Amino acid sequence: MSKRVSTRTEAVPLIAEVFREHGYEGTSLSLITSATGLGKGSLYNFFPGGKEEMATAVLDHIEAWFAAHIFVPLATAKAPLPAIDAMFVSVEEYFLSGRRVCLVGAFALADTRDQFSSAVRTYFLQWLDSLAKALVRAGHRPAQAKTLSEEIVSEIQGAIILTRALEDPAVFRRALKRLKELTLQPA
Amino acid sequence: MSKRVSTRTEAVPLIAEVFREHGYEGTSLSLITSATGLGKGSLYNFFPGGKEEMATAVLDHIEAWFAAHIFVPLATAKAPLPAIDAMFVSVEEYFLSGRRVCLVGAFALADTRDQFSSAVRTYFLQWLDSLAKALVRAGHRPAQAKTLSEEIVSEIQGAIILTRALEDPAVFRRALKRLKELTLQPA
DNA sequence: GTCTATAGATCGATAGAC
DNA sequence: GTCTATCGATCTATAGAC
Repeated sequence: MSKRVSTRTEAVPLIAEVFREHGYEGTSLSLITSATGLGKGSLYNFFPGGKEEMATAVLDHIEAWFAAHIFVPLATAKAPLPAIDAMFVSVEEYFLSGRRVCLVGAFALADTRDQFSSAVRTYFLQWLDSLAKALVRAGHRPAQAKTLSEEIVSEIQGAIILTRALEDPAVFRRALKRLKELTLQPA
Repeated sequence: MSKRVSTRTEAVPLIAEVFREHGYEGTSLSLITSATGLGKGSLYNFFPGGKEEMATAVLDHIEAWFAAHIFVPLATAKAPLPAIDAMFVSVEEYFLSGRRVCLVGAFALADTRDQFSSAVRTYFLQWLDSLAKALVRAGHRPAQAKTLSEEIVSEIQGAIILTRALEDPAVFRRALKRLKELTLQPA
């Protein structure tokens, strides 16, 4: 288990995986120690705020990753369709075809939503907004782009749930294929 | 908080709400005591297996409700379209327009999935299967009905996440409206 | 059958040695 | 800066009074 990291930066992705697997309440410092090789001394040195600060750092890290790889390209790329395609590729890889939980979505379901509501809200608003912008540039009407982006983000989240429930990544891949086709049909 | 119930049957729906709000790991017996008015003596009298048996009882109760109100009507009603419409009405009411968590979906995301994988899997398989059957009777081709049922169940789950993340039940209602329209267009 | 008291374990967090 | 030891709180579960 111990990957024996020695910096805060290296620790964050490993801690993220623990939160993804066990949820916020189910994650204990001993699990984090097992995953990182860091004792409590080091953990509280890196994260003086304890478990809550670890979760905040993880959410920040996730949002930064999505911003760099998905949100910004969607919102700014000159060619919208390749950016949308790249989003689907990134999503499939990032979520391991639906086997890997979206931590932000999981936090939205749990009561931790109240604690981290701002980060959860921002993540999804950025995704919806950047995707809608790309869809508009791809020829969709603004109202339709808004609806379509909601449909896409929703179904990605739901497909993760269904994929894990049935333990069948094909569910996730079929969902992405359907959604991708929807983006190609401006009305 | 205390609703002062006095039987196992009355307690199960109240316990279900605690699990929905706090998740499996986040639910403590003291929270359940607060919600039901039952002390630990009564709780262990009704559920000798403790917290795990409470969760199992809740999952059984949920599955029975969905079977009676949604799965069986979908699979057996002579007129499929009214049954599908009734499903959307039931879903909107049951999940309080997306404000109320689907406990089975939440369990599919958490590591409790392993513990309750059979119940989680059965719930979603029944939903997918009964809905696909209704769609076939409504004129969809079998393969299309399977895909469409996956899309509908997935997006209902995802819409709950997005609704809670944005704290906007309109997201859920828009999703249901979109999905309902999809069922009316046999190709 | 339901209560209180409590066991035994684990939680998050802190203190102090080094 | 990282360790071990430990605190106080809380957890699930049990025991025994009534």
